[in-house]
Amino acid sequence: MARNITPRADDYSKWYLDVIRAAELADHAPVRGCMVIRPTGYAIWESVQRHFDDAFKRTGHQNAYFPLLIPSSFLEKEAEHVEGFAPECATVTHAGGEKLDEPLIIRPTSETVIGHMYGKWIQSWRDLPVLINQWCNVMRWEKRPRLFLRTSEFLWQEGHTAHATEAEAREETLRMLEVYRQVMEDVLALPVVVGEKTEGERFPGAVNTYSCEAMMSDRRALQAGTSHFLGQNFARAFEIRFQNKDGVMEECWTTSWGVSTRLIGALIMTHSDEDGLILPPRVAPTKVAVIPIGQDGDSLMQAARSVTEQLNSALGGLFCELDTRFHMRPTDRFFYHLQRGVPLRLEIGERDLKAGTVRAVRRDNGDKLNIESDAVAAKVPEILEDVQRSLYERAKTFREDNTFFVSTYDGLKSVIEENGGFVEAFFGGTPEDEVKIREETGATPRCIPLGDDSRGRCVITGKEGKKTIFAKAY
RNA sequence: CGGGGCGUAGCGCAGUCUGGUUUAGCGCGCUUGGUUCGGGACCAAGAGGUCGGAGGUUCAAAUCCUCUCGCCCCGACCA
Repeated sequence: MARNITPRADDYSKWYLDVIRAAELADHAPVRGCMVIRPTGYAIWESVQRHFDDAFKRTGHQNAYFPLLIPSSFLEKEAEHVEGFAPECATVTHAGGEKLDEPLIIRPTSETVIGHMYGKWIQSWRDLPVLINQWCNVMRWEKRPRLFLRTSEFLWQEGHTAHATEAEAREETLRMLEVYRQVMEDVLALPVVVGEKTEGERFPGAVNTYSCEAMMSDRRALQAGTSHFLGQNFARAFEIRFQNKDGVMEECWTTSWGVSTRLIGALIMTHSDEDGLILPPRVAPTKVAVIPIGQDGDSLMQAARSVTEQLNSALGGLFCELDTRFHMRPTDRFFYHLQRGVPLRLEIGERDLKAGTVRAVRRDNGDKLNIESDAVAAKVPEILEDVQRSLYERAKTFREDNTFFVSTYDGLKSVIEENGGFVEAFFGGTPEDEVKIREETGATPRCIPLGDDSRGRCVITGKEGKKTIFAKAY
């Protein structure tokens, strides 16, 4: 099975995408650039959703829903926004058998409709802040789709908040960036660099854009999530105003932030190996696969069921799957779960029944150990935590080993060309300089890391610049 | 939209240059039977294709010619 999926040494990304298909996570849809997410893949997304959603609720946000179709005039109200998104919008021109008076845009993001509604909802300082999140699909007709990383239609979460003061909105922008960092690192085991985007990479209509940048196992960067401080740009365009305590009208300060199904791509491209996916336990829909081996008999099944129930109770959910497909050979069942990234496999056979143990095999490193049957509920969660930690450490070490500091443009060029990875350099140039770097090296500025205020000689202009990470990106 | 490449069984491909020896093959998968069974099997027998589509050349076309349709990769764009 897997042997048929031959990695192409010169094209890691293609290889991982093949691994995904083998793991039955997703397929290309009949519509250009869209994807069909199969049950196994969707379960991962649901799990990702749950963790983020919990974090949003903890930080005081509520979920709501806004329309899929946006009047095209809405988009035009914010100059930079329309300029940035118009080229990638899909438009509905006909409905009900007639041509529409005004074309409708299939939302590429919802700042405009939500801004429109906020304009109606917000009147007083007492109405603020408004902290709303929406889980939905959006469509961006990109020139070049890629399964999970850049599909035309994708599932995401977009948070939109409105505040009375600039300070509050700025705080919210950074708070959500930090929420993203935490969930990505603690749950998805994706080490990320958080930082601010350079002018050329900023969200259309934003004053500041921040992002979480992850390094994939082919050393390319992946923007895993963004948080934008929108200033009063959208408030101005959509008349989101409130009367302050002194009775004076003011414009709101707004933010927006999002993560998407791209994160599944990030999981795959960070933690996979040649056998397929490896899921960090905290995000894995199935954390443990219990596989009874031998004859489908009462004593065997009783033991297997008992272990499964104990674990589900210990793990606080239906995270343990009992695989009773006796028509498949044990080895085939092992591989089935291994390929799909299940973090831990428990085997129960005649030997184990006699010894009163079960055999546990880790997905991340293949380690095997026997666990006393009555210690399973205590021991397995510990092992899972260890898998979680070591996946994170492995990815982080890999990123550190592939991060280099350079003080000259030639240095930047040669590192990108010869090794790839993250290149730290001082940069203080313009968007035109960013274009030049991209054209000459293939790398783009990923972000200016937060918490690093060092300044130095810009590798392009020679003037003072900020520490900036460059990389080839997806 | 530029530059490459490809459409042959569910998936991956060979065959196309040099038409006929192909009732169109191969690997994986699938079905049935048997032997296996603790890291991804083996033997045997099967099912499955009007070779992307439409014209044309020829005694004969997956193979040559014309026209079409679709897809993939690289680039510009981007979560």
